[in-house]
Order: sequence, then structure tokens, then C-alpha cells
Amino acid sequence: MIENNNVIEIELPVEFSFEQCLVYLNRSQNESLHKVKNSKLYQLIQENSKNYLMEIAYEDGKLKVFCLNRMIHQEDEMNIIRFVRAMFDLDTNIKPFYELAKNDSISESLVKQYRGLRILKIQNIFEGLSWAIIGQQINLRFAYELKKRLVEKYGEKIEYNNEIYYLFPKPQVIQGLQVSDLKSLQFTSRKAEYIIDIAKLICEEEISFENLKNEKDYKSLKKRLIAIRGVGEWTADYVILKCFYLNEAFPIADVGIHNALKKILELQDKPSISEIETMAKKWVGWEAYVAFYLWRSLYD
DNA sequence: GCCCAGGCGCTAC
DNA sequence: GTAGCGCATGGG
Repeated sequence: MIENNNVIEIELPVEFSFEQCLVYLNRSQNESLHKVKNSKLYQLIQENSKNYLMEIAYEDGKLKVFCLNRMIHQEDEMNIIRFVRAMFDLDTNIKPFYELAKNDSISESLVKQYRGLRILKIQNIFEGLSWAIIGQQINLRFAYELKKRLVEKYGEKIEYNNEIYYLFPKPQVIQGLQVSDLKSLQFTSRKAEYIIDIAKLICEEEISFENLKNEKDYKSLKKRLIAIRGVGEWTADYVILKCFYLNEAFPIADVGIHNALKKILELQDKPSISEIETMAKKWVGWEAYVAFYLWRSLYD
């Protein structure tokens, strides 16, 4: 049976490499929210309470999005297109970034190696904040393990071809948990408190993604995020980078960034914060992209 | 046992 | 505004 209306084609900008994006998306074998197989991305998304298992492939210069588990409802088609475009940050013109990189050896070499890589976005403020908090001060391997335990225990799921695909847990579910529930997954009590509290704030509409998106200014958005308990400088910048479209966000305290710079510059030790501040003067307006490309450089 | 990992909150100055 | 400290937990 041919189901033409179950395929969506998405036009791409010139500065786009699906391959580079897949390398990043496939960096952990413990990723619980998507799978990469045979150069295709598989991810469950939800629109209007309907779960769509998407297969995203690169074909003939376009992204082809197939829905595997059901027909795409007409009312959801535009939202799915929006979702995919936002996920791959397709609506950001990164030419100015590449122009700027011509005047700086660090970003120049990053752009040369990873041209077409886009910031892979998280379009869910609860997931973004939770993931950042999970990742505070622990190695990434364990962070993925913790996320997986949370997702598998509290996330919605569907089964398709003997594999299970999950959605990130909803704040409505997490807000009702006790700290001990997450401690049993080996969250620290502090992180359990932060995440449960944030779930409550979202349910009470004290935090709203739509509302935060209206903060056009990087500084005011960051200030609002830092007002949330458990969100410091690093987390605020990380979340702005991953969930919003303000490219001056730069989590300068990030250990991954430090290690990437050490590697690229062939340093004996990791660079200091003030040394990085000096480097970052060459990246004004595109710090988030430099950070993302630096993270990518750790996976060669 | 020790140091490190995609830090944060709190206090004291 | 910033320096210092406690916190928790797994990996290497």
C-alpha cells in the first residue's frame, strides 16, 4: 500500500550536513530518545496527543520524513514539519557564522571539519532543563544512563518492529513523584528535588516554554532561567543553546568545551576561563555554534 | 584510594 | 562580586 500522505519532504539550506548531525545524535549508545540506524534517524514525537514514530532520512538533497506507525493526520502535518525544521535548526542562517570563522583559527578549523553541522535542538523545556540538571557534575556516560532510567520508567512508549520508542516523561507525571522515587534510580537527592520542583513549576504554569520564548533578549532569558532553583550559569547557557535560538549562549564552565579546546590547541592543560573568554571575543554572536562544534570535535 | 565528570547553592567577606 | 566549601554518585 502506497501512502503518499505519510511522507513529508523538507527543503534544506545549502549549509546542512545530515551526516554530521547523525554523528552527534549517535554519540551515545545509551541514548533513550532516538535511534540512528543505516544513516536514518528514528524518533517518537507527539502532536495533539498522537504518537508518531518518525523515520528521517536524507535523500535527493532533502529530508524525507516517514511516519512508520500511523497515517499522518492532516492537522499535524505542519507541526511535524515545524518540529523537524526546529530540531535541525534549519531556519537559522549560519552563513554569517562561517564568514566570522574566516577570521579565527579555532572556529575556522571546526567549520572546515564539520561544515553543515547544525545545533540539534530539544523542543521541550522540561526535557531541556532536566537533561542539563542530570548532566551537572557527572560524566556524560552516567548522565545518559540516568536519563535512560528516567525515560524508561516514566516516559510514554510505543513498540514497533520489536523495538521500543520512548517520549521524555511529562512534567504531569514527574511532579507527583517523591525524591526517593528518583533516588532509587540513583539520582542525587539534590537533582531529584530540582527536577520534581521544575515539573511542578511547569504544571503550575510558573514556567512556560512559550512564555520564555518571548524573551527575545539573551540576558533577560538567562536571568529568568537562573532564577529557577538548580539552574546556574552553566545550565542556563546550556538550555538556551539547546532549546532556544539565541546563538550568543556559551556555557563557558563546560568541561567538554575545555577538553575540546585542549585537544584542538594541543595544550598540556585545559585552558582557563579567562583564556577562553579571550578566545570567545572572536565568536561574538555565534558562541553557541562554536560550543556545539567543539562538542562535536570530541567524537572523532 | 584518588581524581575527574557537560555544577549548584549557600555562606562569609 | 567572588572565594571557599559541601554535596552526591559512578567511572577510570
